Amino acid sequence: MSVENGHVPTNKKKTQVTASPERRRELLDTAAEVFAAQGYNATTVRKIADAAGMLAGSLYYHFDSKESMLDEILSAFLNELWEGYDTVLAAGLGPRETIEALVTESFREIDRHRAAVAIYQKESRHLSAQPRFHYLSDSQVKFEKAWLGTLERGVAAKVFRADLDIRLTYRFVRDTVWVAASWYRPGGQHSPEEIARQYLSMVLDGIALRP
Amino acid sequence: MSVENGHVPTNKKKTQVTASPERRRELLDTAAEVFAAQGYNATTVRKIADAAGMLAGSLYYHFDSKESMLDEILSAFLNELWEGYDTVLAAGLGPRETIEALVTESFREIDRHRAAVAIYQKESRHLSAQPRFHYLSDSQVKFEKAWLGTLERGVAAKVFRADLDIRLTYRFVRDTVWVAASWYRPGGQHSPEEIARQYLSMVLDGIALRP
Amino acid sequence: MSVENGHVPTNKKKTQVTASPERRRELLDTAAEVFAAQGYNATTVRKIADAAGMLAGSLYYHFDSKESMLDEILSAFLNELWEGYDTVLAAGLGPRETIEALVTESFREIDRHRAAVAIYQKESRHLSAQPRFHYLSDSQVKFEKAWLGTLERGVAAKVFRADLDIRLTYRFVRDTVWVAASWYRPGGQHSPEEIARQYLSMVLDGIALRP
Amino acid sequence: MSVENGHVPTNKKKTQVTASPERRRELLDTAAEVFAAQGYNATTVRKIADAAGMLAGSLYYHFDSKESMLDEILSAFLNELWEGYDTVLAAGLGPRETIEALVTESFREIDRHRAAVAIYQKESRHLSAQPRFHYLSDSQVKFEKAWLGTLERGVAAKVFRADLDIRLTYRFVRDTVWVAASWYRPGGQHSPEEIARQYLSMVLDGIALRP
DNA sequence: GATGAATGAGGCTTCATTCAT
DNA sequence: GATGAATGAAGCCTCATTCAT
Repeated sequence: MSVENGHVPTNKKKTQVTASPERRRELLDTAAEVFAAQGYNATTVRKIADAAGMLAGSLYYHFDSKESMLDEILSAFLNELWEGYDTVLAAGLGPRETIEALVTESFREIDRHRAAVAIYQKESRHLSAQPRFHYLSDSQVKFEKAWLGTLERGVAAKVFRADLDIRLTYRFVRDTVWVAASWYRPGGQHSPEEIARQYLSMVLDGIALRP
Repeated sequence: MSVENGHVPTNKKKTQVTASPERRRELLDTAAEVFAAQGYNATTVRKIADAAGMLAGSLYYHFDSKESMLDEILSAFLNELWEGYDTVLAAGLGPRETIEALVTESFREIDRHRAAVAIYQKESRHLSAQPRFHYLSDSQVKFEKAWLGTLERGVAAKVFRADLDIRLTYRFVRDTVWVAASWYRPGGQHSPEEIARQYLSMVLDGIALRP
Repeated sequence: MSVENGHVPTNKKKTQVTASPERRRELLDTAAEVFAAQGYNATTVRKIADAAGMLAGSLYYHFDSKESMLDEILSAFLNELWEGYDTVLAAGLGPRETIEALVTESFREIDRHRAAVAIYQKESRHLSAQPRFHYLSDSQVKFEKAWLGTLERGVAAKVFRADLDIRLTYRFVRDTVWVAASWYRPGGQHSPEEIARQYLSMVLDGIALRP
Repeated sequence: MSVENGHVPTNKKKTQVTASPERRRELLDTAAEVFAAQGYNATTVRKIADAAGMLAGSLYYHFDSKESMLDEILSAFLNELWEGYDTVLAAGLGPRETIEALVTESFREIDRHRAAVAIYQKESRHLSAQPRFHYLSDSQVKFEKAWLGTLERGVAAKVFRADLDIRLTYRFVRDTVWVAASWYRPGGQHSPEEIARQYLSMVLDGIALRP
């Protein structure tokens, strides 16, 4: 299954992408953690370097700029996310099963890329204004198409309620899932699958007890 | 009903709190809009001044600092919010009616203080680390107590489902409501009350069609 | 006795010098006090206004600028000082009596213009670089001429010791007197004349007990 | 002889105290020169940087702030001063010899730290109000104790005159010495020891010729 | 691969000053 | 005479980035 819009961050200048990719990954993970905790703008390159046990200037051996670290973090996350989503969407499931699979896949992503997701939540809106981050908007559009489409199929198939504003429902489901990144801690009580199950139960059947 | 923990931002130095509170309000509204759109850290004082039609330095006739603007914006919002919440909580309603009233009140708050709510969502976590913004944590705690308590009452009264993790449910309901601030535009299609109604319908009864 | 180089600060612009001179004096005294306490540069116009019970802008009804306040304060002091000094120097006293009279006159000045003297001590050096304050250098030169001349006369007349570097002696006597402004508080234990007497006794006869 | 209250300026944040202390010293010397010439407040960070041949921001690689430069300059001076003073005071000399040794030591200090002494003279009073510079007051107190004590010992031992106000005498001697920093230029006509000798001669025996 | 030192742009803030009311 | 509000220049400081070693 090929990822249609797999985004590869542009590496305009000289930087040794050659040098050990594991080190890059480590550094990016560190950076993501700090970005998520303090916000991208509030994070200084020095803080990242501190967390990585090196000096600020040394990061520039590995990366072009602070922005390109952010870029790589977000791209990597979105690429993985779409790999999962595309698989689900191509599987030809019914609307309810599709929603269930997407939600489960989402919580798995949150589990794997918590920091990236948190960053995405906080920064994506004002980043998408910059050309370099247009792919965020693209992803957003594709995302909306997938979810809205599935919901509409579901309404048509009388699987989902017809009396609700469909865009409101979309936002409801979407937000409901992704905000979880703001409090989720990997290795906690519940597995991503278990959380997904409970979320789905709430979203689909509500929290009120049926008579 | 008096607000127990009404927070008044400290005004350490000189600035005229006396003179024309309308101007202050205007400026704070402008600032809030910019903070919400671009993020607090990414917002330069110059941008606020531009939006207000004055020079950056002129803001300091009205406010101590950029931070104190943020402080006032958040305090004002939280004070109003708690005025509403406290009224609801003191009304002696049943758990389901309490949840309904709180959600409705929340959407009204979002309608009135959209920018402040958006800022709160984005910045509250890392702000609460600073002593000046400890009241954010305090509010958070009080908030959790109110919602969790109501949910527990509801479970005990067999109004809400007992088979769900209660904290998960709390987060679900809480986030579901507040993220709305990120896309809500006052004066749009639906009134806050209408949005509240639909949200409640989804949260309480789910989006799946009942057989 | 006319003061040869009586300095009148230039009042370049519009300011109402007309309006009650007592108010001006009051304000200048207030300003001098603050300048002396905090240093000219560290003194903001606002601090002066606070001390005077008005708003910063209001001072500009009375004065051209912060600098012109300083100018008036220093000129007024120097004019009075030279009125006294010139009288002494014109009296045709012997060298020792001249020194005694100058020292006494100096302590009287310190008593009357403590703040101005303190300002003069601290700021005079770097102020004299500016054209506007050249009269400070002029005064300095005239001052040195008067004292050095008297000392030389005294050495020639075998009233003062001949074995000392005369410039060192000049600085010794001069500083000895004027630094007093840094700790002198009017209305204290000793009258200016009493302090002058003791200083003179030390300067002339030393602090060691004679055999 | 260990210095009891050796003051080490607090270095709250990050700045490399580790790396090349020579560079720091160079820069501090430059800064001290500018502070002394123009006054601390009138000295902009840019002026210091200009004098050091770098850009203003670059100073912050070496120092936390303009204030911390001042702090280090004054601490370094006071520490050295007290090293010398403590040695003298511990030597068990008679009162006259102690005064002579202290004065000589002081002129040596002025010779070595002219700029620091000049800064100290001008700024110490209003600096000591700030907590960070409390050690200036502490030093002042210790200083007064040393000098006043010695003078009192001398009066008791009939080495110094008994007919003078002792505090006045203290201020006389103290100021007499330290103001010298305002005109002293290292490498001039007289060595510090020679100046000390002449000053002592004046202070002890007066400038009047004995019959 | 990393360090130490510096650059330069830009951010927040202060403050003398102006001016309409 | 004084106030309230604003201006504009300048000051201190931070930070992403560069580069010689």
